[in-house]
Amino acid sequence: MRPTTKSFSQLVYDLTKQIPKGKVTTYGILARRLGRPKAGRAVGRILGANPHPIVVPCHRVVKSDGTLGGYSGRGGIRTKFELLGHEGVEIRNDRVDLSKFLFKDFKAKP
DNA sequence: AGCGCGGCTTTTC
DNA sequence: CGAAAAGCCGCGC
Repeated sequence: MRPTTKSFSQLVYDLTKQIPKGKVTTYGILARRLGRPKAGRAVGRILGANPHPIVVPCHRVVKSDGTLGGYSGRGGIRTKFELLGHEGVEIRNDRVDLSKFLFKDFKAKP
């Protein structure tokens, strides 16, 4: 889809692109950042459909509890692990330390 | 700790 | 164009 206005998905990708290497964020945070605290699932749906796999590092987005969640990219969830680990994010038992790698300093307005 | 329900956007028929 | 299904969640019970 390609609405003329900046749609939800557009903002989701925008925020995701802001995540620096070695940091991660959660679907819930993204949703709240966009004004939809309950749209976590929608965010997942959007990232899953990710039409910009190169521009948008959707692998840097994990669940609110620290688990990676899922990944529809090539290689599946495994790739997500590799990518994060390769970027410096320490993963303990399928989990990310949100207390140290959580990034939420998104720019207020683009 | 595990299960179920709710809330949201995008996509497809 | 309108309606229905789906999806990498979140949170409560």
